[in-house]
Amino acid sequence: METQRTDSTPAPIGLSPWESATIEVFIRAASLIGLPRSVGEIYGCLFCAPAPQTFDVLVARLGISRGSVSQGLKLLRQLGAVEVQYVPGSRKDHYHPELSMKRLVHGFVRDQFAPNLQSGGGRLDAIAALIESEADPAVRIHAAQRINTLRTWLGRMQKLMPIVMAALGGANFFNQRNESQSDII
Amino acid sequence: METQRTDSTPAPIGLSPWESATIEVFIRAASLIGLPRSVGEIYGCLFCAPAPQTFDVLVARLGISRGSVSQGLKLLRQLGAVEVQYVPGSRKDHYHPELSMKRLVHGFVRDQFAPNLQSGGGRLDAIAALIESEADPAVRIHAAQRINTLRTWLGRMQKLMPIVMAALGGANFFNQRNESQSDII
DNA sequence: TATTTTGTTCAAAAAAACTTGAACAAAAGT
DNA sequence: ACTTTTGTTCAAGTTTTTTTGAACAAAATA
Repeated sequence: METQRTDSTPAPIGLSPWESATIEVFIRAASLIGLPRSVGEIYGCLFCAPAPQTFDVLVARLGISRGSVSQGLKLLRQLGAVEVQYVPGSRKDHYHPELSMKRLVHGFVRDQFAPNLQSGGGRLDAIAALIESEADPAVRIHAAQRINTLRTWLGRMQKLMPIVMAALGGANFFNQRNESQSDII
Repeated sequence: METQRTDSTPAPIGLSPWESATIEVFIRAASLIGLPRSVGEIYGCLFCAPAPQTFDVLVARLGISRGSVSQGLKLLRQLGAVEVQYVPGSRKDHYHPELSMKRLVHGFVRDQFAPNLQSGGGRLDAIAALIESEADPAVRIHAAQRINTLRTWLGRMQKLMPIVMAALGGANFFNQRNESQSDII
């Protein structure tokens, strides 16, 4: 006999106008921060949905390939922008969107931004070393000034991150994923 | 008789190691914020130079096309990241880099970021209108909640900009280009 | 164990972004 | 007025990024 597996709601296949418009907003936002269109579509679709959605539903409703959905969800999971939710009676994964802006920003900065700042210090040190090998002392002095400017800029960026997070609810940056699990949206 | 036009310094044609390394840093930074490689190269080259450089020098030293340099400088001028400097005895334009981080960030946010936030409010209103046309009241309520969340997020982003600028020296956002001309780097 | 369901991977195709260079303008020199 | 210098524009070429879909794995079911 067939086990009953009425997988969630009847799943409306088409996107309603407000959903399309909202997804467009997320597509724009994604491209603004350098993420592919499909990632914006996927998050947007989950954001609009009243309940966790499955892989299949995303493929069907957005009309994009399985490959794109798989990769998009992978990235969104890494960023902490979506989470898998266990749903009794179904063995498909169900995805629901992170709705806390603070956590969304935190994940993005942690994965896509902070690493560059981290490595920046090392690179500046390397440049400083190269400057030592300069023949002309006048050039050496000028170059050293420039690198100091870059050091200042880097330091400010690093100080900025915590300020941004604080403005969004308060968090600890550059420290591993251990934020207090508040429910602030 | 020929007018004397010894155009600035002897202009070293190759890039020294520290210059190459520094330009690489700017290439990375550019791509991080969604700007083309050539823009990073151009700004980086100007940043390293001890004096304003001409169009030709940039083409020659970076080994990129005139088209790229022209377009890159155009964008950098719009962003306020480079300025043209008149140099007596030469009718070429001489470019020098903006060295104030505050002004660099301000220009970038003004041109590449703020416009999106500005238009965001209108788009959310449009979505809210679409939601009115929803048949199911339960869907309408849920959709309205989501749009409210987006409104909250948008409002926070708008409040964030002034905070970021303040952390970099203090400035007035969303108001036209009228910052006080301090020399803070 | 064989089969179905569910999801991932990755090479190739498609799309988007960037760069090039030749033709074009604008302004200065002769 | 003609020529040279200086810089811009834009269609075509190149490179990079994104998407696709078929082959592959993993786990549950029969």
